[in-house]
Amino acid sequence: MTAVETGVRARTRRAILDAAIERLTKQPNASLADIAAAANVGRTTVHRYFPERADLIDAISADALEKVAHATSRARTDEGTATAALTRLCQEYFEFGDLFMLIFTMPDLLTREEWQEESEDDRRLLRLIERGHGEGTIDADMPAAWVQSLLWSVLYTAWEQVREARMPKHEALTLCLRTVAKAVTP
Amino acid sequence: MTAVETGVRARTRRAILDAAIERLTKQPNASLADIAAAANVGRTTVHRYFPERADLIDAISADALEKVAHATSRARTDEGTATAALTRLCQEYFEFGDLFMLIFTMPDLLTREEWQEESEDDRRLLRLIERGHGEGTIDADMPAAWVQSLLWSVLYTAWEQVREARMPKHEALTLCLRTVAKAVTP
DNA sequence: TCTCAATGGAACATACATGTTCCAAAACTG
DNA sequence: CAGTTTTGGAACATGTATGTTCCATTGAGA
Repeated sequence: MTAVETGVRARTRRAILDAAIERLTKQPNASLADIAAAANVGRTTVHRYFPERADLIDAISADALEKVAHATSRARTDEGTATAALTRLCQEYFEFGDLFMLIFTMPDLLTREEWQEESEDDRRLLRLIERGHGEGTIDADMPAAWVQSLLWSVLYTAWEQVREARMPKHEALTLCLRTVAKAVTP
Repeated sequence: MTAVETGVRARTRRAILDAAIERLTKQPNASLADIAAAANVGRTTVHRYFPERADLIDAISADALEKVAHATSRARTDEGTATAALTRLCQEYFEFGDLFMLIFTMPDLLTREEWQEESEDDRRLLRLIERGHGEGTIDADMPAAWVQSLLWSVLYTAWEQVREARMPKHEALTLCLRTVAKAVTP
């Protein structure tokens, strides 16, 4: 009875989680059997780690939130000019890729409480944008909430281009940064 | 035996279709029973018009494609400057609202053949953007496919703001137009 | 008003995802 | 190597969406 699983169990857990993310990204309605197969694991084992489907979704959700939090930290949103910080944030978030598409395409994930309510990361981003409003580096006619929403949309666009149009990642990132920068510049 | 249904049948068909759009927008996994209830119609009747679920989805898809086609026509994409035409297109597409969110959030719709392949509307938009590249009114560093994708993303953002953040439609449209314009301007 | 198309509801069959239990085989650990 | 943990698979129960059939009722139109 350990607080955090180690060794084999931790690895299996991780494998199921990754397979679920990968599989659900391509097929939002994938069954647990599909996911088990993708993880090279028996369906029974999946149930052993995640008693019901909701538990698995919970885990994915938590995993995603955690990654977002780390990325936000790394972006050092309070340093430098607002636009520079915004660029850093874009770059960090861009690294997510698959996980990202999943968050947006999975039914009943964005509508969950933990995604609906304003997170610390949201607040940091909003603060950053408002800082830009003050500095005069971000178009004051664009409400913070709009810029926030836009940022995620453009990121989504970038990843879509990578996935569907086979655009090289670096090109997608460049376009993403350029687009956001132009849109928010006063 | 008429080629096109008229009177009662046409109205019932339309009612089911509209209810399906409305219901599925809020709950992508809504059952046929839900939809029937929303349309004030028996579940049997739904099956009479759309033998199986896939047929209903087909109809929604066709309906959406038709609306997009009409809107694209109204925007007169070949007249005026490219940016002006792009603005008109934005305005026309913006009118869709619900249908719109549905297209993006419904599993197995965007992955369908008729949505994957390049439509006449897509070609018109791409032509418009390239025309802008030539005119020098649209940033040549932004590939047409990117601008196209971006347009839809920003529209989505706008509608999301209306739905989730209760932003007035006119404000959302204004921000949408402004954002697209700034992003594509050289 | 009369007729026939259109509808609603009940009953039924079916398919499929989910969740549970049990046991033998495999893999890890000391 | 022995003992424990972890796993895979089969079998089963359950719930729910789907699709079908049948029949009585409603309602529109001639």
